[in-house]
Amino acid sequence: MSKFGAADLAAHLRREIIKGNIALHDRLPAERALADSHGVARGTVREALMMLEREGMVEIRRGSGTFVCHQAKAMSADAIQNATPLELIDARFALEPHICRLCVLHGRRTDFEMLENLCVQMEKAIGDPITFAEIDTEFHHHLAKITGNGLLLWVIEQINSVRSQDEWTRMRHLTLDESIISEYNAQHRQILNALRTREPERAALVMKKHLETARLSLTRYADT
Amino acid sequence: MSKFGAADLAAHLRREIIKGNIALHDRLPAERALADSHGVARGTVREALMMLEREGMVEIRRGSGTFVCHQAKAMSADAIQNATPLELIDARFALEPHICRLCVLHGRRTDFEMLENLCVQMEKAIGDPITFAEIDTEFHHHLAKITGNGLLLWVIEQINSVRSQDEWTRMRHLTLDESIISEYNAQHRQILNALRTREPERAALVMKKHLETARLSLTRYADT
DNA sequence: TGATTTTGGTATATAATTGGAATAATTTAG
DNA sequence: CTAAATTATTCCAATTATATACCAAAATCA
Repeated sequence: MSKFGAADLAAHLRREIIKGNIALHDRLPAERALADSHGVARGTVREALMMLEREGMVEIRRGSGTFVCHQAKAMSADAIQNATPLELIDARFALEPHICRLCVLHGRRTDFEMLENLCVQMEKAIGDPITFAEIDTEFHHHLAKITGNGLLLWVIEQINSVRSQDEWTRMRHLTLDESIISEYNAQHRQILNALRTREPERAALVMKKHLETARLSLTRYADT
Repeated sequence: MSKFGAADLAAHLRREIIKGNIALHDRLPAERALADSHGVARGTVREALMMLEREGMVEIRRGSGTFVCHQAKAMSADAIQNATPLELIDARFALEPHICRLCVLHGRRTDFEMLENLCVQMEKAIGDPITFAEIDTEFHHHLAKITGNGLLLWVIEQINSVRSQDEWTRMRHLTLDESIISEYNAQHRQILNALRTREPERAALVMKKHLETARLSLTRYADT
């Protein structure tokens, strides 16, 4: 290992603890072991550990060892379930435009035919906001599927499972009059066309506009 | 198994229980059996079990055995644990540029000072790829924190917890020579500057370049 | 039922491990 | 060069681990 001072070793251990590699109640290696494994003298290790103790990260017990007393905050399932509609739409703003770019790279003809099919169904569902919203969700979900990226698909599915999602879609039903549905349908078409003509940046741009439209109709409703 | 203390054995059992390998209402092996299988004295096993009992993880019944009283919550599917390094970097491409935009909106002076501090540490860590990679992870994590969007932060943390992340960072250590670290450091500076001057699109663009650099050094390594 | 086995509960003396502290030599930074 | 930090060494005190033996509650089985 490279050169370490006490402060650097303390920083290293602090990160390991915060990251969760060394969890609550875990015992750190003995001072002599740490000294050896980090190629450093025991006195340096002691100084680093005493720094961490002053910060409340660890508890040093004579004759026993050094123990972690820091709860690495594990964002619980509740934390994500309580996401606000605004957090949701920001997450979509991050993910979906890039998903469109990846769709251009990985999309096959059958994928686009599937999207085409969904577009047709949505166009038939003017005047039926509930059905429209269902197919709309499926459309966006399918985009994630097309990327072939299991991680992205998982993230999208997690976001779709958030509780306030229900509230959001309920609000959307109220905002979904025929003119807005028509606008959405037009945008879906534009997205699909951009995918078919293999224009990643245009697809991403149209998706951004699409999300912006959704955000506007949401905030407009929230203000009334 | 290697050398165990009571706290270490407790940590081991605690993880097995939380992970679900030992389910609710299961009976643990007898103290003498645990002692034998872990190459440890029975007194040590008893102390470990009593720790877990104080935490409410198990219930010790004299004459019967030790039983799990902890409901392991079914966590994320292994869909994310099997993500490939390429999927990981695509997910980052989706998330991090937009996170930069949001940082411009929500970042406060103290946030930028924290990032500044991390930049300084990274610049000091040239020649020490392991430390550099640690701080780099913290830098990107802090960006997500600045957005104030708990959902996005949760997504980033999930991505950072992916198994192959380890493999990826291990590969990165091999690709991180001083010139590449210098390039990363310069890009981090550019990102921070764009945040401070409140230029969302420039910040997003620099982040894209940063990720592109990372992807190149990764694929270049994978090809050799 | 009643005897046997298995299980946790307790005690104890000994050995091993761990952090605490002091010191002097050495290296590093200013 | 000086001053601070790091190293290397040594001994001490607190704690833990081990090994063993025996006790008590529960489960098992003839």
